[in-house]
Amino acid sequence: MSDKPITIYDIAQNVNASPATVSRVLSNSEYPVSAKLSQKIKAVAKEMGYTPNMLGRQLKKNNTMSIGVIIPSISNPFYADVVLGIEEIARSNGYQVLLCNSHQNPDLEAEYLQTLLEKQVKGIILSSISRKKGWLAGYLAKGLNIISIDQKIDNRHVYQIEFDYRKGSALACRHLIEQGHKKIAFISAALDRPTRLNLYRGYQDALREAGLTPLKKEWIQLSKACENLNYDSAFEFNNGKQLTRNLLKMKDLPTAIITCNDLTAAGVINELNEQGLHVPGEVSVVGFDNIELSQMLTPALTTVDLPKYEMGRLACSKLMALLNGDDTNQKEVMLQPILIARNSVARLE
Amino acid sequence: MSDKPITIYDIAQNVNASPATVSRVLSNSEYPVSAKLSQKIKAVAKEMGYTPNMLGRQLKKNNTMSIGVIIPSISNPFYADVVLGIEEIARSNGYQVLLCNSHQNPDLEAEYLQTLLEKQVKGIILSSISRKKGWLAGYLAKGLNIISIDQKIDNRHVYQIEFDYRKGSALACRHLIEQGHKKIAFISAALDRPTRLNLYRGYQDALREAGLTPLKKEWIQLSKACENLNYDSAFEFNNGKQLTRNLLKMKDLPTAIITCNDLTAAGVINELNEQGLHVPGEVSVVGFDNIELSQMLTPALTTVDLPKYEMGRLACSKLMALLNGDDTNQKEVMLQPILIARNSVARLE
DNA sequence: ATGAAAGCGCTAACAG
DNA sequence: CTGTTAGCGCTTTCAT
Repeated sequence: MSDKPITIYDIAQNVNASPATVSRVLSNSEYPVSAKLSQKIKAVAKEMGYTPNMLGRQLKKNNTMSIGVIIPSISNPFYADVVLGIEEIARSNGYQVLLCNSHQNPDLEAEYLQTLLEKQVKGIILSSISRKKGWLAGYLAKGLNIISIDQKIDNRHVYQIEFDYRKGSALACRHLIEQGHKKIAFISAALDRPTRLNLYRGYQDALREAGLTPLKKEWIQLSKACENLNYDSAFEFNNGKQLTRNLLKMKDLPTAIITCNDLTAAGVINELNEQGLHVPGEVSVVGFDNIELSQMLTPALTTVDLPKYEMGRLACSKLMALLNGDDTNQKEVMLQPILIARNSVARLE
Repeated sequence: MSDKPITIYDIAQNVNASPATVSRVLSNSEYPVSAKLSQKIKAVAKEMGYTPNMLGRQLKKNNTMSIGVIIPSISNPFYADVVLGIEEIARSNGYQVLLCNSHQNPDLEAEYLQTLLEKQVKGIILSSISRKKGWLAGYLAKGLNIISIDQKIDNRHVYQIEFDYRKGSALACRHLIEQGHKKIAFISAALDRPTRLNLYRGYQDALREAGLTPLKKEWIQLSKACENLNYDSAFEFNNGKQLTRNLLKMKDLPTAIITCNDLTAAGVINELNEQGLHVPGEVSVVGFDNIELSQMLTPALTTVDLPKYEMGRLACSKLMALLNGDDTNQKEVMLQPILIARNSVARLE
């Protein structure tokens, strides 16, 4: 703030060397520089409190060593996990991560993408909530390196890391069936995304397998599509509560409930308790995602684990591979869920 | 990737104008440019798929319009809230936020600070976990704009936004006393930070006020100082469980427990339940922080709310003020906690 | 209203 | 081993 920032020219002058030499020393170049000079330059740089200006370097080298990540919400522990995985890999490759929250807003998402590109990131990892088709086409044509996670993007040039939601919810539903349940409700946010639709499909798959279909229509409770822009955990939670309230108006109640995520399951359990219904004694509940919350609930939540951290690691590894030019041609990887049986499901006789 | 990126020179050539004019149009400069030319330049820019290179602009203008934020962990919902507040203010002022997780690691913290400065951020918002005194002195001397949040930094030149932890835990403890409790335990992570120490002091304050001090030593359960570097919510949760287990070995049990945060309280309640103790029937529990989890627990957690979002907003507003030169001389602001009474505390007769 | 040219801080040929 | 120099993409005097 006070005075002009120090540059390599200042240092060069101070040690009677050329800026080139100073640059070579301070940027850890391979280029040979005599030991004494090197020492001296380093010493003086430290003494003068030199801080390199990366803008200069990056502009010159045309390489920012950074990648962008756009996710709907960092408040969602699900994404927090994914981001941790991304950062680990990025860091170990010397890359920096620029993180953006789209807040479930497609316009913000697009704006952030643009901003990141202007900042010259080398690639993007994106969990897109945009429903607009083909909005990425222009960028892709220009050679943008992009990895899509969780939410599928319908463009066959995009690398995708997905979870097998369909298999996951089938797993959950089958577990319930094995425990003797036949009346299984489905509580979820609106099926306005492929991931959620697949959740529904998996549920139906398991039901069909067991000859339990069709089920009462009222046992499928979905919230309205309008996604809250001030999205937070409480939103999902309250959703679970509200839909449970609706469900409990039926005369014929289910013995078990499948939910679209753990946060919703938490709401379901909470409402059930408030209405005097014991979990799992009277109603069993299974969650989805296996976020840390699920172990903290009472009863501990039976849920489906998604390898979130692994997704982050994979996405970033893939991106690193792309940037290094070792492009394998596998465009899609599908991560498998596993069932985590805890205490929110009762065995029915 | 494919071809060379497009610059204003390419556009200039294409429309038969000078780069200067193109720059003026595309950077929304005040400078007058004829309407037709302006139109044409914009059209061609879009057509050619031009993406401005901010490195060039920022280097020239010596202004990145970005600030850095360093927090211990984005997985902690507490900080997620703070960050949301920061981002809101930053965005509305046209600033970008560069977010870094120090993972409770002082070395990483220092490294990120350096990286951010090399990226030419205009200021830093920091929740420091470093115990080293004076490590910021050098930066401050060079005029670094820095706001410290939550954790206090012992340098009177640093702007600080804090919570009144001491008053907060006194609030919690007094609430318990008002409900008739006299045997009140304290379960917390190690008191190795001023914030946690203040928590303890507030607890003692309230006890003393009520003539309840000194209390049995065994009712104060603290975990070891070694902070897990793979810090996550489960760590706090398990801490709560472990310390509760220790506490329950006593013959004379407390009727209420105060905790250092909601995550720990969740662990306490969970362990209590597992040991067959009803909350709040047999033991009352109060949390701290009021993260969203606290409403989701059964029973809903009585806790102390900290205005986290507000802290983020304030910190960023302060930084913006500094950057604009409207430096008020108020260096410290202390945010006040409030008690949120829910269902985890019973009235004792 | 438009353009020529210098230069932000740094690196990388190229020359010595 | 060291230095000179051009220029990354952009903005901004200063001319015209």
